Amino acid sequence: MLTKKQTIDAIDQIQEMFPEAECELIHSNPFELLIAVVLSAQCTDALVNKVTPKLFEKYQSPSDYLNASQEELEQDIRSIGLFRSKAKNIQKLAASIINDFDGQVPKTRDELIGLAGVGRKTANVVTSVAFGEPAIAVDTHVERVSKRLAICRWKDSVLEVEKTLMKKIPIERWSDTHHQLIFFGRYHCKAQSPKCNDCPLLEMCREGKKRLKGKS
DNA sequence: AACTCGGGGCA
DNA sequence: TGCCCAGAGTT
Repeated sequence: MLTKKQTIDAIDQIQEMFPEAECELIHSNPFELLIAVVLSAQCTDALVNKVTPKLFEKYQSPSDYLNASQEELEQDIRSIGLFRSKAKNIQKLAASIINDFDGQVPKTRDELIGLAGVGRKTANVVTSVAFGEPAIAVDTHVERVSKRLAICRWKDSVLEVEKTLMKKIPIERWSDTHHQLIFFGRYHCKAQSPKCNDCPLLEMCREGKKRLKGKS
């Protein structure tokens, strides 16, 4: 596994590749962000952003989602996929916010995770982006990159990956690192065909060396 | 731990 | 065309 210093070196190099990486989801308040992140499960931010402008114009509060029929909400988010479960979860989530949190998006991770459709990743993004609470949301990209670079162990669970990242990266960099790892994973260190032959991190990457050896 | 949801993106 | 995907819930 990489040491703290090696990890930070790697993050520095990734930052040079994606200096302006940040959350791309369109939102103007915590509630909109929460909805956008819930919608983003298993699809890209760009896809969610095609739907949310109209969606947020039509539904501005939790009660607006509750007043719509489930079928109507499904139609409004149909183009992003998984729309049935997402519509159902959003209505349950809206009800919880009204009944249990006085209409406000809760600010702690534990409270957020209790909401329908909100898992550890969504909770981390919301606390981090909306409430400035440092967190590293481990999605499939962050997990894959962390394992390929040996920042963590191959067999680590998502929770262990998160703990390792938080231990090795200074807290003031958590938020930036999160987005940089995602961009790196999405556009360069891709799941299927990573660009190992054009990667500044190849020297310190076990997986990349293995991969190139196997090819040639 | 494995399975499911699902339309869009991309090779 | 066919395969994969910025997850979470259920069994």
